[in-house]
Amino acid sequence: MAAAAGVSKATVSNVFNWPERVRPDLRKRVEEAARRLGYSGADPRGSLLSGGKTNALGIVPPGAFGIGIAFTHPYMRDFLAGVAEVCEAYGAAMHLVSGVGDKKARSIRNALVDGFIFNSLEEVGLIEPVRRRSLPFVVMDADGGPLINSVRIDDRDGARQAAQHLVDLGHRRFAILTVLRQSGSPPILHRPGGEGPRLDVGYPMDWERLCGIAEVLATVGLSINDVPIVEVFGGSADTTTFGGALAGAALLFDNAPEATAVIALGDTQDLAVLAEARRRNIAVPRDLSVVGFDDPPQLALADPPLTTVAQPSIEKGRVAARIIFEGGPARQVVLPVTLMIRNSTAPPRH
Amino acid sequence: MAAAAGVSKATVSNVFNWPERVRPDLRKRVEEAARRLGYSGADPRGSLLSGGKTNALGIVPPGAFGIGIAFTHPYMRDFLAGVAEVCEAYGAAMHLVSGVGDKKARSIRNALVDGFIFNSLEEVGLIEPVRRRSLPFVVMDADGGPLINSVRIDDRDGARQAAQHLVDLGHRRFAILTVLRQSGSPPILHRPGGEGPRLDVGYPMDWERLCGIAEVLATVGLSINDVPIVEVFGGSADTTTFGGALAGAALLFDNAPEATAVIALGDTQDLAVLAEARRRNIAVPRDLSVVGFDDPPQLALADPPLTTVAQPSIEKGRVAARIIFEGGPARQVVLPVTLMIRNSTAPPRH
DNA sequence: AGCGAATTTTGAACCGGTACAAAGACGGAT
DNA sequence: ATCCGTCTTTGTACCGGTTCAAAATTCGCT
Repeated sequence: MAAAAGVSKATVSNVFNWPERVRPDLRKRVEEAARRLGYSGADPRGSLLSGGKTNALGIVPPGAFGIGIAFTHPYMRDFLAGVAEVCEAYGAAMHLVSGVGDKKARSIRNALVDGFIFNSLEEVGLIEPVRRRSLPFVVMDADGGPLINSVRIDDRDGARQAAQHLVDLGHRRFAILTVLRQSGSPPILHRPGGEGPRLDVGYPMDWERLCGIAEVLATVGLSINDVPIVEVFGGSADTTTFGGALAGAALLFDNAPEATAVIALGDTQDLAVLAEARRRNIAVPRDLSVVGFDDPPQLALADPPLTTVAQPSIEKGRVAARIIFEGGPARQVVLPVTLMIRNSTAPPRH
Repeated sequence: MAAAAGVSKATVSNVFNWPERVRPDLRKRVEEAARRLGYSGADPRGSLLSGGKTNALGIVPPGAFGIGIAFTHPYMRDFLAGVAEVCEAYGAAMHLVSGVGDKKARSIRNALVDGFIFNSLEEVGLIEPVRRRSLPFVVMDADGGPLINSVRIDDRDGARQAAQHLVDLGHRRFAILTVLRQSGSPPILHRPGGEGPRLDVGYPMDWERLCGIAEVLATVGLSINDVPIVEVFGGSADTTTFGGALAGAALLFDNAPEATAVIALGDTQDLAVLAEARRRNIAVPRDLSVVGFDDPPQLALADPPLTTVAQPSIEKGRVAARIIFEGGPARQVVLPVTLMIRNSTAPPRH
């Protein structure tokens, strides 16, 4: 290109980047040559190497999931819609990293992006290469300490609100369906008073939620150790993995027949409870109150509409993306949650 | 890095790319130096410049839309889930291009990808730079001729099936709600027999659909020129743009009170017809049959469940992505559609 | 030990730009 | 006409790899 126009490549670069530095006639000549050759600006690979930005934000799907979850899971869709909004504003593309396990690590190492959003603080190995490329990154739903950007919700407060709502309605016999963050595993039942893992189960996020419940129960003289808990892998309500959640709900019903209220700590889990209750002719909320966590659109459309702890999924996406684009010192953002009281909760029958 | 290990950079490159070419002891030495320096493989920017792949597939949202539509519009979600599946298999990332208008063009020019999927054959200007970078690309829902990869559905056949279904049920008085592919414009009414644009309205895709209907109508002695048609911008049923679709439906009802069957050529348009019918106490399907186009999940859940022409959205995504990854000569793929007969159609009342 | 063949390692070119200092051109003042 | 300051243009050094032919080393044999 430079040769074709009979000028140096520095001049070509100037014509496209600082046109005002080039005398009009020369500029015109270069522009004409460009048109003739069908050259319409720098090859991004070259500019990139000499210090340019990629104008892309890398997104790493949560845990063991591949890229497909971005379009299938309701929470991810909302979250990514928030990210998209901010990317749009900054003129940046969204780069969704594919692969699971080793392949995911490789994809992250080779991703041509200006920063990353990790959807969970998984293998630290994934983050190391990113840090070494000195790319900024944010971790979602985890606290990586003061040196790491993170965005999460007030899980403990959300659980507290949910439990308080049920306690206020008069409930005293609870059951909990929580999240097993491991695809393919069968549900795990924790019997009241049993040994085995209790509060130290699962991810920090679930632990916070259980703590919140425990706090409220304590105020009315109950111990969470007397509450039956089932852990079950959630997946998406659209897919076949819903069967797993249903099995978890069934296990819970079998082992906690006396419960008047179920708290489901995941958005698939709550729908499973509702479905399983219907199958067993348990009327919600007359015979059983159900509170969910997360608030994808379908919960409001469920039958009955679910009382649930809504998290600001879209806002989480916006905040995370802004952290990357705005730069600056590491931030830890905790966003508030809201209890959406709908029709799946009522006072217990006497 | 090369210097730190006391070897040439060519050797470092070999250690990471063809380890078997390097004698074990030297290899070990390099690997140790790498570990010490925290070097875990080539910087992707460098490899890219010297002929490497980006391992990313660029996706350009349709027409005037930004990147957000990828997560909000039901059709796009399905489509992209299909793309994601194939990307995952090839270990490639999905690179969603942001921006509208000029910004979109710039984003495309600078996108670090190995190929593109265009979601509509819009401004040819967008495609030119891509072709000049000699990147492969596919155009969705359009026929760009034998030299351009394209994937679309058999729109004409779909419309034919829908119309035939209604004709078989005994309908003879139709109304059509079609797609105005221009955000923000008010609905346009085409009165029966009126002058002004008829079949030459809208996008080629809509034209095909109208042709399909016309063909079937002709077999029972009707002309599509006697059918009232409203064009209206669709948007997504989730968003405020739904109001526009509703206005279009209202316009149609006002001007085609005698119709016993409405064919809606878009997935937002059909829901709007249903909503507007309910508002006017028109019972579907008793007083009015409605057939839709496209088949996002919510149509099956609509009240009543909509009879609709389902297109294989996910498969479209898979096919498009495969075309890019597999390479080879340009292909034009036309996928079949299926009429899903549900409960929004019935014989006309006498 | 000496020699040719096979294997390893490396120098140099190239990928396509950007940035900056130095060189060149130009205009005005003396 | 000469000199100087200003504005343009360009040479050159990176950016971080890959590749390939040539140089260097090793090895097996005689």
